[in-house]
Amino acid sequence: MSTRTAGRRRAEDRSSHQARFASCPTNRLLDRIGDKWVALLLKELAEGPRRYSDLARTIAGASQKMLTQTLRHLERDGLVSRTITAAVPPRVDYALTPLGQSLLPVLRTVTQWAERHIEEIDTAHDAYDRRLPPDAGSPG
Amino acid sequence: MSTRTAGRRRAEDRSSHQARFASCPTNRLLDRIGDKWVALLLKELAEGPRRYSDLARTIAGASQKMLTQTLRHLERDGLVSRTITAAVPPRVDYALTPLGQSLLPVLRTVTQWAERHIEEIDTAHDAYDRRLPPDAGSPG
DNA sequence: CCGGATCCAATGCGATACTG
DNA sequence: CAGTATCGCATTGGATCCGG
Repeated sequence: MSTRTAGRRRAEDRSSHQARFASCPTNRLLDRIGDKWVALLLKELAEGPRRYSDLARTIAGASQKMLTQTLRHLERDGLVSRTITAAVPPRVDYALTPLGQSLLPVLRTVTQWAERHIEEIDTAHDAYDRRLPPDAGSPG
Repeated sequence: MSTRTAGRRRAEDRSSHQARFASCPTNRLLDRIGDKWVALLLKELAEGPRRYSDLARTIAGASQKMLTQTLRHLERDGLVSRTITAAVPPRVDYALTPLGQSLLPVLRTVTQWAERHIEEIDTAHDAYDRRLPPDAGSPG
């Protein structure tokens, strides 16, 4: 005779789990490096410090907004440093911090796995998609 | 005197980069494991096959929709297998494929880095946030 | 040259209802 | 038990304009 429906109770469960979820280091990290431009940005900065305009050219796919926003997040996480040279014209250099550099091997691990197994994934996609339309197959 | 503005040209640059971005194995993988529930799901399946309802209980934070959707994505990627036992009551078991298992070490790498450096990140957050309100400091 | 502010479209995700 | 379908809200990402 609970006044809470199963759905309601489930929602309460969820809200309590959300906090744990958000505070899980792994999820926090994945949330960051899952950001659309983070991997590319780190990869570029891995080769050395870059000016903002350099990054804008190299990561040409990103809008100014996303570039700046992503850099801010990374800076806030202590992964990149931002150095302002107050001059005319203004100049801002970004570089990996030691913490950011320590993340590079992790990214390389991800990249290696991805490159080594991407074909298997594509094959799996192919197989999965082929058997989905049930009106075409089912040959006797 | 091009008829295209700089912004327009930039947009064209971007669209051509989008394809390369989307087809980059690393980004594809990050896009997948960056999905909100993928890490938790793989972690749970790492310990052995699980029924749908088991997963729903363990990953209590996820809605049915997200659970199913995420499992479908993982299945399509060939990372998990889905086994239907046509009986009453219906029963569906999910398990990691060999491909999925090969991904576990990668996830462990991510997790280890995250857990080892999460404090540095928190410290960085703290420092970053503390110096943002510029109206308080600047002591002479 | 660097980036903040704002408006807008696309998508992600959750709640709910319904099916086999 | 194990989904599928639809709706609505919140977030994400992009275009553009404006300021230091």
